[in-house]
Amino acid sequence: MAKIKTENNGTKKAVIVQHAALLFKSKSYSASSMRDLAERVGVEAPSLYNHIGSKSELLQAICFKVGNTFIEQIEQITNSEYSIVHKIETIIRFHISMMAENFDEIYVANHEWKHLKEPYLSDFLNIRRNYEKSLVQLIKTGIENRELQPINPYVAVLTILSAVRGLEFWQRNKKNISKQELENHMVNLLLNGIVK
Amino acid sequence: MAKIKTENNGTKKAVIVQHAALLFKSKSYSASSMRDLAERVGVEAPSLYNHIGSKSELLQAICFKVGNTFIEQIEQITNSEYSIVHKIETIIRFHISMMAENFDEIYVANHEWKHLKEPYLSDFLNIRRNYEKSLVQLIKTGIENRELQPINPYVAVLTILSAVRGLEFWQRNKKNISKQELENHMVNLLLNGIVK
DNA sequence: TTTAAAAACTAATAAGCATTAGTTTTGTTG
DNA sequence: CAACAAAACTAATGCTTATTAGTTTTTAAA
Repeated sequence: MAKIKTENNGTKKAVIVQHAALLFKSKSYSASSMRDLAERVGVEAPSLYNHIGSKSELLQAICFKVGNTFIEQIEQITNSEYSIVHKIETIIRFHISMMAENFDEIYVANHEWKHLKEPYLSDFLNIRRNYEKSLVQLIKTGIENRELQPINPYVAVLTILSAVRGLEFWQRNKKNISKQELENHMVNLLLNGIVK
Repeated sequence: MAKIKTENNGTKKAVIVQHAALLFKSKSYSASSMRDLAERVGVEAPSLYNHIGSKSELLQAICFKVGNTFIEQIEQITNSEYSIVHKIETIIRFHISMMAENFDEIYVANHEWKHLKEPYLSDFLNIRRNYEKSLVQLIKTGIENRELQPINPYVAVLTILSAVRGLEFWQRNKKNISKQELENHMVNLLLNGIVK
């Protein structure tokens, strides 16, 4: 009876994936049921299978959409002509923007990738490893350039990525501080530290 | 038949909780079954209930053990006489130590607290909020002291806590860098930034 | 208005879940 | 060694799960 609403843009599968991201974020992948998802979409559970292959396919769609977006962006940045400091700044700002605009999907990719099945699990981890490697390389270049202090590049990448990932906690208190303020403060903090 | 091994110290419940932490970490709380846990412990599933009340009680035990440990420590630090910078440094080092020595439980507390039932969920979130507040207060004092730059205390706390939480990724590559090195680099990076 | 495809439905399957009840074995104490 | 408690066991309960099969309704094209 009830037809899946495909608002102007996008396929019905895309609508389901969007709902799945929100559901998986709030209840975790394993605790989310297809019945629950169906209810949010507005159909009976078996009807979903006219549009998707399986529950785990939904998780795949979410994780790889996020992964590919970040890979594309870092390639673009890497090939640009800006200074290393500016590149790092741009990357941090991109993470914050993504966190603000695609929170559900990023949250799920960050928290639920463990439930991917092979070979998707390995593929996803590879994407992430490559992203980290690109960042490490960027930092190394910055140190050779003397733009950056002689820090440990691995620790720097770990810290930067953790800091932006931690923005999921900012989401819960958006009122406290605006995106613009947050961006500026976090960039400044990571680049310059907190000590006088 | 098989008796739960209680190695010298601790109750049988403690043994179960320890196994539960490892299991919940690797498969997530919802995807972990009592059958699975029982197998790791070496008994049949119903036998577990001679020692524990329920599955969710295990999660509670893990989350509050972690929460209380951190609350105790920050109270101790706060009441000490060191400089703010030294206090922050000590807190960062404590997080890294805990991450190294109680990884399973911290990981579960960080990732699976969502599945706590009321009123435990609210209690846990309160503990966390209080911990954050203590840290914010510490940073504020440091700024007034002129020990710290006039940064946004909220963003600073978000960044520091995210950075140490991100050490879960270090766990996966322990060989890359020793705990001691990591501590020194991360403390330096958070305090002094990465730019020359 | 007929026809064909898309997408909804109901009903059913087989498996897995946490937990309880009742019973038997094990370990300990007198 | 007898008695009691602790802790294991087996069997069962009632529920939820993802997914499939088969059928009916809806939508779009001719």
